[in-house]
Amino acid sequence: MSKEPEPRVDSTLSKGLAILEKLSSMKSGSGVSDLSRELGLTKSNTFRLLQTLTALGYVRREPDRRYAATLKAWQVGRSVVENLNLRAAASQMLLYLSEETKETIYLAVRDGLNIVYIDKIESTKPIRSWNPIGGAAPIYCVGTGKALLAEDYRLLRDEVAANLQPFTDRTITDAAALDKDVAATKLRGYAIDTGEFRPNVLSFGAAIHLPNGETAGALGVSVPDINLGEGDSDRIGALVQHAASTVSKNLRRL
Amino acid sequence: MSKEPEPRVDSTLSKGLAILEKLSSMKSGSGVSDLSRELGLTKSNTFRLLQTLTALGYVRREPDRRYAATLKAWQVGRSVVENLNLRAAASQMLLYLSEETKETIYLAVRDGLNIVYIDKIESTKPIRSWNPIGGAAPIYCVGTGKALLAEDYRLLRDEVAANLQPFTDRTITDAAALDKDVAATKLRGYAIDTGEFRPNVLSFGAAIHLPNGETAGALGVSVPDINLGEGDSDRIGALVQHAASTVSKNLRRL
DNA sequence: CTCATTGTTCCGCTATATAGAATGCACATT
DNA sequence: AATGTGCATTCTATATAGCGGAACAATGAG
Repeated sequence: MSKEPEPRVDSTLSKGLAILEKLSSMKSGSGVSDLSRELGLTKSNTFRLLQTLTALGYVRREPDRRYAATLKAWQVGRSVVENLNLRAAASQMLLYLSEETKETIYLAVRDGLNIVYIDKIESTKPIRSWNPIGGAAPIYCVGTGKALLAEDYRLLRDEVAANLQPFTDRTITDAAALDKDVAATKLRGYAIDTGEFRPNVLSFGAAIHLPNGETAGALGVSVPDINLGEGDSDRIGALVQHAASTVSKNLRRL
Repeated sequence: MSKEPEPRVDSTLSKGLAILEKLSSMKSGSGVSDLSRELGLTKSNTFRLLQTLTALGYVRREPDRRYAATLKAWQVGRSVVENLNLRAAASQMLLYLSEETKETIYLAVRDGLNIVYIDKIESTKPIRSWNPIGGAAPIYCVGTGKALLAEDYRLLRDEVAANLQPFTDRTITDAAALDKDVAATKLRGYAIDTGEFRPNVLSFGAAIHLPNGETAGALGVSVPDINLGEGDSDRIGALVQHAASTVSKNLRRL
C-alpha cells in the first residue's frame, strides 16, 4: 500500500477547534474539568485554550461560571454560505416544489464527496423523511448528490468509485453500476435515488448552475415510497428539473 | 492604573481561526501567498496552518490549487444556534415584562403549525391565564403564534388558511381575515390576540430574531380582558415589542 | 467543621511551531 | 530552448510557545 505523506497538524489549533465543536454541540455550556475529561486533555491545557477562545469571542463565560459557545462560529459559517447566496436565489422555487408535491424539499451543495443540506422545507404530509439542515449524505446515494455527481463525474468518478459503502440493499456498490446510473441521470436530466441511503425513502434531484456553467448546488424532493403513486415519479422528476433550471436562470440576474 | 489580567492567547489557535475567518469571507478561495500577506504571517506558517485546517475538514483544496473554506464551520455554527438557549437569553426580559405588567409572560417557538411554550412567568394577579410550559397552541390564534406566523407568512399561509378551526367566537376562520390580520401585525410590529383561543383571554406577542434576520422565537403577554383598562393594550404591545427587540440585540452580543 | 470537587495560577522542560531559505513547478516572455 | 517570475511546498536549526503537573483558591456538600 502506498504510504500517505501523513499531514502535519498543529496540535494547538486542532485542540482548540475540538473544544469549539464540543461546546457548540452542547445545549448549555460545560466546566473546564468536564471538558478536559471528555476530550482527553489536561485541565490546564483546556483552561488555556478556553481563555484564547474567549478572547477571540468564540466562547463566553456564563454567569454560573460555565463556558459556552457564542454565535461567532455561526456568523463565520454563515459568511461561507452567504458567499454562495444560493438560498436566497432558490427559495421561491423550493416553495413552489413544496406546494406542488407537499413532500420534503432540500437544497444541497457539494462538500468534497458529500453533500450538505443548506435549506429545506418540511413535508406537510404526516410521514416525513427527516434530515436536518446542516446534515450531510454521501454524494452517490441521494437524489441531490447524484445530480451533483453527474455534473462533475470526470473529476469525481475515481474517488467516489473507490469508496462505495452500502447503506441499504439498493445502494450502488460497484463502479460499473455507478457509470450506468450517472449516464442515465445525464440523459434524463435529473437524478433518482430508489432508497439507496435510507430504506424506503426515495428522492429526486437536479443541479443548479452558475452563469458560467459551474455547478452551484442541487435541489431535490424526498418521498417515502408509500406516498408515491403510479406516474408520480415522472411528475416529480419533471418538477425538480424545471425548478433547478429556473433557479439557474435566477442566478444570472444576481 | 488598574492592571488588566491581560488574557493569555495561544497564537497558533488565533492565527488558525483568523485564517478560517478570512477564507470564509471570500467568495472564492485564495492562495497561500495572498493569505499570508493579508494576515501578516509568514508563508510557511500560513501553509502549515492551512494543512491543519484541511486535515480537520475546515478547508479544502480546490482543483485549481487554491484553498477555500468548507461548510464545516457553518455546520458547527448551525449546531450552536440549534442548541442556543433562548431561555437564558430571554430570561431578563421576561422578568422585566412580568414586573411591568404583572401578567403572565410566555416564551415560545414554532413547531410546525403550532407554537410551543418553552418558558413562562406566572401572573401575580389573582386571575391567571393558564397554559403549561411545554403546552402548545395553534399558530394563528395566540399572540406569540401570530407574531411568528407573520414572520414566515409566505411559507405558512396556505397550510394555515386551509385549517382554521374556531376555538372561540373571535377566532379567525377565513383566509381573507387572516391575510388582513397578518398585514396589520406586520405594520404594527407586534401581534394581538383578542381572545381567539381562550374566551376573554387576550394576548400580545412579538418575534425574536437572530443576527441574520432568521426568526428564533417569540415572547408574549397574556391578559384576562377584565384586567385590561383603557390604553393598557397599547402600553403592553409596546412593552412586548421592546422586549423582543432587546432580546434580539442580546443575541447579537452573545 | 471537614472533605471533595472545580476553577485558576505558577513554573520548569521540551516538544512545537516558527522563520527563512532552499527547492520544485507552472507558465510567461524572449 | 532558455530564462525569468511567482507561486506552493519542503527542510532545518532555533527560540519559545505551549505543555503537564502540582500547588493554590474557591465553592459547595454532608
